[in-house]
Amino acid sequence: LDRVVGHIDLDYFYAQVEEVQDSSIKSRPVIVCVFSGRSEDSGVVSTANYKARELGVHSGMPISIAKKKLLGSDPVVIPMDHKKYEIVSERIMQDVADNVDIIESTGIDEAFFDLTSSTGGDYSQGRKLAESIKQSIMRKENLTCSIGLGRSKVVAKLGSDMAKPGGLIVVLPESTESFLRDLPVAKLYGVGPKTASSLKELGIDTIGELARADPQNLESKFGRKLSGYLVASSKGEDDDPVKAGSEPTQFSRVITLKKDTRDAREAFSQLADAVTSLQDKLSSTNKSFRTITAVGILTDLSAHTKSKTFEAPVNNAMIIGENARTLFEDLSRSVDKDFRRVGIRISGLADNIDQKSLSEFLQPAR
DNA sequence: TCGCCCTCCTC
DNA sequence: CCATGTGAGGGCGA
Repeated sequence: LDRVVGHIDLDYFYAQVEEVQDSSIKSRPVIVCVFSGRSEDSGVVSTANYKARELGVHSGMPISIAKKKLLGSDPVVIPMDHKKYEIVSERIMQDVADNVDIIESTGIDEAFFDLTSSTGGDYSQGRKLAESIKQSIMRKENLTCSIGLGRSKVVAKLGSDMAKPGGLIVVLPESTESFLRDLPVAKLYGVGPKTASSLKELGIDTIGELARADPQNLESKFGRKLSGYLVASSKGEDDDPVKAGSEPTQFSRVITLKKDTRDAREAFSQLADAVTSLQDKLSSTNKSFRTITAVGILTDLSAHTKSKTFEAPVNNAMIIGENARTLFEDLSRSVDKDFRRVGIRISGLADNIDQKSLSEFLQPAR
């Protein structure tokens, strides 16, 4: 039985949410921006609507450059409001979840889903379900999305990518090979610029060429995990299942400093809100952590870290602050350039064994 | 296993 | 001074 795996992607999500909440801006270029605060327009474009994209603006572009490109075209510049998009996203994902067998959220604007058992492996039924999901989101939220359907996650993801914006692409299992064959390897999920350029050195440009490559050769170059993934996914055969409800493994906060500095105390003092925010996150999710890491991004944008692991999970609010301070002092001594950005990461997350759950464990509710 | 680094993902 | 913020995962030396 072939799996029926879907991938849904909400189109230019943040900017589209803004368009829905103020339809008067729809005809204009819209960019949703992350302002870093170090100068008037420092920061990057997070999302651009298609009007802005036509004028050469894309995600990750510095705001000042985007503004130059949009000069004279009456642009709408909106600071990012993550909470707002989260609320819309949660409503939509709940709606999708109600219409599929399993859903695996992979970001605020995208998710994998599985329709194998509800369709019995019938792709024409899968197509109908995907269409009704799209219609439901349009009806309830006035938002467009793109969906890909295929026999594996890799195929579904490629499908939703090619369907953008607003489309649906169904790749039948028997069409998988011809669908993948001529696509560039860089289109594969997990293949970024570095891996693509390594593959190019081996003379591998397309997914079809990757499928014909010598697995031994790939393993020596990319390691066991990545090569295994590359071989399987090049044939559209990755067997990674759609997994519901996965737990987070780390939380982090990164800020851009007002001014570059190598002074640990100065860096740490600007991190006060980040520390508080991490503590809030820990308590609201009822988690503990074992490892805390200080992260520094230097003026040359290189990243450096120092970390400390505790023997047992901790969640004491003060522990984050005290250890972060020490780690930053350590980090600042080990680097040879100023910090541009600094951050704190906590990982090795575990659920709190609090009094309530402990008593439930000792004396299960009847 | 830890500490650190690298690569990648999305907007 | 153009270059954000969050999270996942793997490799590798010690």
